[in-house]
Amino acid sequence: MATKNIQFLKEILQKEGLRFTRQRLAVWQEIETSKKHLDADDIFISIRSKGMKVSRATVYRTIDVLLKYNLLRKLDMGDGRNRFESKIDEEHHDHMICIETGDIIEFYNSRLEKLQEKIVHEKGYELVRHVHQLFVRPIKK
Amino acid sequence: MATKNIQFLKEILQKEGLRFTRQRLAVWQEIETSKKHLDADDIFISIRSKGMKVSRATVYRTIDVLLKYNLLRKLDMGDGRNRFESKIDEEHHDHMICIETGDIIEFYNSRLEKLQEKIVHEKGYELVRHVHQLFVRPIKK
DNA sequence: GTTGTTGCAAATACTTTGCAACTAT
DNA sequence: ATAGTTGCAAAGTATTTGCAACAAC
Repeated sequence: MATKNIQFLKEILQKEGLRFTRQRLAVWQEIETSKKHLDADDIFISIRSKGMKVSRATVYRTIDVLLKYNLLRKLDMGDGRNRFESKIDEEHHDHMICIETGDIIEFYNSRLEKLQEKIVHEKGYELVRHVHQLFVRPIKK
Repeated sequence: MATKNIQFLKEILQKEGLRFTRQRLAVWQEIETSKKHLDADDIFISIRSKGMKVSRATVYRTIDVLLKYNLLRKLDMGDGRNRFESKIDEEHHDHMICIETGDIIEFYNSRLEKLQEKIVHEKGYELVRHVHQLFVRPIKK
């Protein structure tokens, strides 16, 4: 699986005329293999901690590339820093964010997805990506 | 209507034990009366250009207050800057953002709204606010 | 070999903070 | 009079950029 996604990255970069570098791979793998939502600095520190050399500049530049080619999803959890997650090898999902506990609950609803497509088509567009976040609070008993 | 919304702001501030100041009013009115989606610096510059004294610090602090009490909606259009719009005196709507032209199309769909509520309730939460943005591209003929 | 990519350090952009002066209540 | 709010300038974060060295092709 890891191998498959390395291949995936490689193909996309080649198709776009971009080079497949160790740094791009490292950034991609950090996000791919993380169970949590990382921000740019988390990624930078994690790569460094594994003994590999990378710069913050490259992390940011790589994130831009991955975002552009839709390998990543950018998340704004409302705490001021952008976090990222892989869009590959997982079901698509959106997020509920609990404003009291900070918990993040992933959800998926097919009716919702279809409805979005419909709304977009009616206006003469096609859907490229979307951001859908529900900020919630536990129901008090 | 302007008067009504000034009153509205006043009441919220009083209810929360906060003071009704000229600066808070100015920031609120900028956002209320603007047809566009402004960022913090737009607001700062616009107030200054009207001859009123305000600081960036106060603009940021006021935005925090207005966000906290749900008078504003924060928008991340993917261009790196946070923009704001009033949530008062208008139908709720979400946004479609054209990634080719930068156009912003507002939309509202009641089935979508109800579906969101349902999803949240099923997980034991109540919906406080949400962010829903569809990044789209014109359909080519 | 050629050209895109990287690391670095500096620059830029955005936002927050401490504190004394000010002002709404 | 009191306590919250403001403006300022400085500090803090986040992100971007120019450029020479480097590495992928």
